[in-house]
Amino acid sequence: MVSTEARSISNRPSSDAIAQRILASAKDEFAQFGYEGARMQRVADRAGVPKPNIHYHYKSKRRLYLAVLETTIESWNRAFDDVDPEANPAEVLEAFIRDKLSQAQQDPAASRVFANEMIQGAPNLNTYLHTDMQAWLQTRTAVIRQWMDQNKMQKVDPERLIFLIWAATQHYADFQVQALALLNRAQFNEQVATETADFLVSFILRGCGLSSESTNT
Amino acid sequence: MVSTEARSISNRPSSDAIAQRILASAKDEFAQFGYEGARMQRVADRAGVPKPNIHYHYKSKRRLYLAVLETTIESWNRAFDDVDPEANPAEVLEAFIRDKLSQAQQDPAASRVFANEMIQGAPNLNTYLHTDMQAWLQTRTAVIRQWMDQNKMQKVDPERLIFLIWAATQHYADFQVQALALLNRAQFNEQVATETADFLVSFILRGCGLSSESTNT
DNA sequence: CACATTCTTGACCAAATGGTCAAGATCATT
DNA sequence: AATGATCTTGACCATTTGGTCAAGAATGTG
Repeated sequence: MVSTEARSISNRPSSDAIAQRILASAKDEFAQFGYEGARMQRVADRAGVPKPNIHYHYKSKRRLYLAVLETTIESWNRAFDDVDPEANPAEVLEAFIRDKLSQAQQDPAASRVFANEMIQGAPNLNTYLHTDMQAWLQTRTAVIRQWMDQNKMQKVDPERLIFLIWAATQHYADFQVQALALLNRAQFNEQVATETADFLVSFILRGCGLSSESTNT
Repeated sequence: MVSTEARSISNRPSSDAIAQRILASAKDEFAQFGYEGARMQRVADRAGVPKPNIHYHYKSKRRLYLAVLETTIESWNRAFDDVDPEANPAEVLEAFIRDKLSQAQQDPAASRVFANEMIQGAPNLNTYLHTDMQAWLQTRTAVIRQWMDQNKMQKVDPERLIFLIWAATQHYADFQVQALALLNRAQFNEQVATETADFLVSFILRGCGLSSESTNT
């Protein structure tokens, strides 16, 4: 991995690369401790740079946090984004659930940053919730309502269906320690993720009246 | 409301009452900001007492937090506690879901304190997760397995079923701002709670193969 | 090579933090 | 009322916090 421009003879990582490393460290720090609990010094240590370097790339703790939030939101909307109303509801929902869970496994920090922000009352995302996110949700629920109108699936509250899928998948990121402890597993690896995804898909599809088979383990 | 012993002529609240008020304020503070983000001064302000008074009743911030965690855990295990294996699975699960959601509505702070502790990696509840909570879970999953063996319900992973119920109900406490924003509601009142409970009950029971009716809104 | 620009960093600072302490207020008991 | 125990609180402290600054190192460009 090289920097933006091919740099000739240097050992120092590019400025961009350092900014990226700081952002990644900040994500982990904010994910674990929330905004107020996060410590700039720890972010610096995680990133392996002196603290003042952070303030060169990000004006303040708050700006750094907002930058983290932004990247989190970005990776948020990727899923369930291109839905064809003519497509099979079961397939679309299954893809959505698996994608969400995959995100939770591969980047639990993102999920936790978001969770912290919500628990705290969304002081920085209130506008987002009432604009972009609501708009996003409405396009999805519109499709779901269409499916229900066409009797392609059980009639359920579409908003709350999405909430349930969010909650059930993000649970494995936010409450990972709890899930692992209670499942007697050491880590949230591919196997656990697959078992979980299979459970969620079959359970939720059944809840939507979309189960192909009737009995499953 | 009077203190432990009938106090004759005083305006000062009993020591116990103040300790309680501090604990309640601390719960709100820790719920919102997590352990590291919580500020003793804010706890004092919320409780309406000078800061040193907190340290008279609770030795340190950590002890105060542990006290909060304890009361949270206490109110946690109340639900789903007396399950009769001969009882109707649908009724038991419905009661569990409604109870959990009622808790989330009436005491969201408790849910958020727990969520923060989990997100943070359960540094103070790791033992609890591997002992008491696991034991609690096992007795419930045992009953569920029995129901499945008797073909009283769909065969699903019992642990993950419990997780899903936890996640789906606590979601409305931890992500209350998000849910309210996206549902276009001002507050999580009785009506929203009922609608949500009805959705969750019918959806989850259907997922468990326990739906009485086939079509519902 | 010169030289301005970008980037890094050790030393530092004002403010905030968890916590202390001793003086005072209130209480229960005699 | 006297007294010892319990409880409250204003003033204070050592440490940590987010943030600054100026000196220096690396880099791109003429």
